[in-house]
Parts: sequence; C-alpha cells; structure tokens
Amino acid sequence: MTDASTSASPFFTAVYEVVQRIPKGCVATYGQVAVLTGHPHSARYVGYALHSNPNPELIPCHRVVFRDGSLSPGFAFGGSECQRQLLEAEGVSFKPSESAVNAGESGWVVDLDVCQWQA
DNA sequence: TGGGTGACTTGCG
DNA sequence: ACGCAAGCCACCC
Repeated sequence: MTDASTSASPFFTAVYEVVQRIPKGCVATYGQVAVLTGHPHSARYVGYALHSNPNPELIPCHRVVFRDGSLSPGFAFGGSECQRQLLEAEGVSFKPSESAVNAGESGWVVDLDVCQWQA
C-alpha cells in the first residue's frame, strides 16, 4: 500500500501510545509497556520502538526505565544523570541504588515502589 | 530478498 | 549468588 501510515506498525505505534499515556510523576518499565501493548515477551522491542523515537517531544523515553529503575547508560536522551533531573522535576522519587551498588549501577534509580506507573 | 541485530526480561545451571 | 541462554518482533543493510 502506498499509504504513508505503513511506516508505523501496530506494535510500534502502540508503544508510543502507551508511553504517552504514562502519567506525569510516574515511570514504566519496558516489560510493563510490552504487556500493555499486548506483547509481554517483546520487551526488547519496546526499547527499539523508543530507539526509533520519531517524536521525542511526545515520547518521554526517560519515563521508561529498566526493571531495576535505571535506563540505558549512554543511549538515552543525553545521560542517566539528566534523566534523574527530568524525572525528579516531574515529582518522581529517587533513591541511591544501594541494593545494586554492588552491581555497579549508575548511582541513582527510580523508586519503582513509589513511582512505577500502575496501568 | 534474506540475514543480523537490538533501550529487555525471566528462568535455569 | 552469579552467569549464561533463550524468546520476541520489527527495523536496517
């Protein structure tokens, strides 16, 4: 089809829809978004959709984090530190990765216990 | 046209 | 406790 809408697949678009649905002051995990899109086993591709990020202004990728509460270091919008600033500005609670300090985390992770988005 | 890769997650050894 | 492997689906070359 010569339809221009063919540039976006249902899943791809669904990811954007879900991410935009994330309420301010909350965050969601790739797996969480994957389930909401209908592909609980395609969490990998959720990140890929954000990687495409055709609308960074409408798609707050910084609101999408890992299962641990942190996001991709270096591939994000500008840096994990910048993410903390943005999320914190939204009202998201942060906490030092004390549990993952041994794992070598970036240092700060989103307090999923308090700010993980509840569909 | 076909093959390879990837912002993940979970389970098993 | 940690490390490794598999699964998923669409995009890129």
